[in-house]
Amino acid sequence: MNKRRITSKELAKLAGVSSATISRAFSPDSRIGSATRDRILSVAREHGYQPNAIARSLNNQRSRLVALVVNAIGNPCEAEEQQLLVHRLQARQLLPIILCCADHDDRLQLMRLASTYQVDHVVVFSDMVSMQDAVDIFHTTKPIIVSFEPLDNENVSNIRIDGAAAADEIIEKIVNDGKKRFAYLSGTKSSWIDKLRRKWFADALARRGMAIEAEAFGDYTYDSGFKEAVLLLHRSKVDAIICGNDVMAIGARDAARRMLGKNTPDDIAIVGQDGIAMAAWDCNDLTTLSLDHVAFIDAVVELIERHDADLPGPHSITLTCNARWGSTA
Amino acid sequence: MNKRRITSKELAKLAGVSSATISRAFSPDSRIGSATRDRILSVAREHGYQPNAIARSLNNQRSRLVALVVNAIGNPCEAEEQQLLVHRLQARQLLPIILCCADHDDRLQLMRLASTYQVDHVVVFSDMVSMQDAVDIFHTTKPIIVSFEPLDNENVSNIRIDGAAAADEIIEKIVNDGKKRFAYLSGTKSSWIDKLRRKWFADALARRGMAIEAEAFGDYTYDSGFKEAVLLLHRSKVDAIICGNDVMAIGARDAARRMLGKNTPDDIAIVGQDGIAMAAWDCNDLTTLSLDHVAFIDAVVELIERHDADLPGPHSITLTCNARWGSTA
DNA sequence: CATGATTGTGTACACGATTACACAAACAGA
DNA sequence: TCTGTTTGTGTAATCGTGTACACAATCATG
Repeated sequence: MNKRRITSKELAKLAGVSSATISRAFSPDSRIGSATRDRILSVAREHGYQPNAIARSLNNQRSRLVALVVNAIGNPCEAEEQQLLVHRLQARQLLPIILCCADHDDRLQLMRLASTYQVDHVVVFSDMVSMQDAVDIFHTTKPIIVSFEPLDNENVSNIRIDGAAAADEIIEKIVNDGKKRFAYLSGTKSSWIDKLRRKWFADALARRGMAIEAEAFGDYTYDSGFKEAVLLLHRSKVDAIICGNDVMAIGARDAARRMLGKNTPDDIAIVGQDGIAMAAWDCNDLTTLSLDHVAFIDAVVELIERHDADLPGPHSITLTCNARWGSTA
Repeated sequence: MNKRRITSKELAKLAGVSSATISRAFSPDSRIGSATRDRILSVAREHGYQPNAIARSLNNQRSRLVALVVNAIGNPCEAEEQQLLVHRLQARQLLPIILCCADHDDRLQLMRLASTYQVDHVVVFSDMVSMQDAVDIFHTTKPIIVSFEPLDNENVSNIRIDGAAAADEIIEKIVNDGKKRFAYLSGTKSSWIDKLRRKWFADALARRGMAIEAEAFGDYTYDSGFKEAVLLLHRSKVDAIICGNDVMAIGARDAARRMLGKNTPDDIAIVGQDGIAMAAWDCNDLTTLSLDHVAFIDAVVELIERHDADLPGPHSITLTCNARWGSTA
């Protein structure tokens, strides 16, 4: 039952050819008689033979593995994009290796581990890993690194996100509704992308002679959104909270309603960011700064394909966000 | 910049030893002088050398890769467990390859692709893939297959889930609350695990001389829960809906409230399954048949470790579910 | 000091594929 | 028929490790 996998040499003997010919039968553009190929493929099917990808990778210098560096799998804000990307990679016969970043030491060690597998590409979705670390770890091999944080390095490609206009629209509406005092609830203290997002809203407020009056830091989870919103609303009289992502926004909405009896959008305006599916659920109906997930993953895949085929081209793609209106602001 | 990765032979020259000694310096239990090892490790660090895992796998017949077969990444019911498992694998220097099952053709081809990478273990969380298919594809290599669906095969290990007692508790309470007519909203039409879950509740009802009166089939998503609940409530007068998972239960709750003006738990009782974190959020507060995620993943990891170390032992672990009470039933 | 065990290192091969090169057979064109 | 090209296949080297085996040096023991 636990039979060993058959090798190309063994199959060669069975088919009465050399192992080189076996290899040729499996590579589409190689010189081989069509009768021979058919015979080999049929014998291969019969014995369940498939070329060993590990051996091929060693020879090819090409593993067809992609490292996917993410914060968490469970967090819905990333999950939809992860899901989409995994599908697209698989359709291209690329296998994703998931690297989940928990705490700081892990992260680097994990990336080093993955780098020993000679991954062809690296996609960094996590904002908890510095691009410089990633480049240092992967620079000896050829992977491209796709991420938000720009870095001037020939191996790094970027997806740039522009949410300034959408943030302006959202602020416009909230201000028109009579809200005056804004708080910003960040997802992390130190991440590059979080600072960028905050700036969009801060600029939109500045344009109207206003500013972010209160600030708090969570960790992108519902619980942190809930807890920080409670503290925030107790220590300052804000009537609008912009949150670092949708999940925290839902937590903040629940906290306002449950702990302070404040309802959206009359007593308080709450805005999320990401535009996850859950934000549109009837029970949430969140106003959020949304990024088109399909367009985003299209861009990532395009950068990867460009690199895979050694095509030159710009190393940066810019996407713009949209406001998605719900009943919370 | 795009420097090639250094090989053991090159490092050997730099350190003035043979490449075999390099290899020994990196395997903890091999005969090597400690002075030599220290010198090699220091030179290695200096030049950024790390053994090539692909070459090692080829030689070892051991890839340290684990195929993780899942339905979807975005679906929260699996995501928490996926997250936990990935962490635990990484702590053991095992790298997970994610296989996402979209439609059926993909699935088999995807598993075949992964099998060419000589994965050491296979974990099947997806209920959309038949265990027999998995065994057929991976039987030539040595992976163990961990999953719910039992299959009498020496290569398959199982996690058995027992929710009968908890389902009984939940039904007990709902019946005591005066509810009389139960519907079951399945997650899929054909999955093994879904049938099992349905049976727990059907048996609990039968013990009280009752039965499932209406039935519908969704696909584990919020939208399907919402839509099917609307149809269900229009075509039959049920006052309790047991759902295949928590996400559908939230959808069903929203549908009842929004489309029919029925509130939980007075007008209708709604029960989920899985016990995901989101179910406990203040805005959801779902009553659900919950499985301890940590215990579940502990069990999966134990089966994998047992197999990794070639230890004998039972190929099956049974876990029992608990009722988690919320305000929806 | 003689002998046997232990330690440390190098040599050579295996892992399973791909591919440059060589070469025979078939075929084309004069 | 002779020459030159094309086609199909085998031989052998390669990718970067790990390890069985051999062997010299060191150590323990009487």
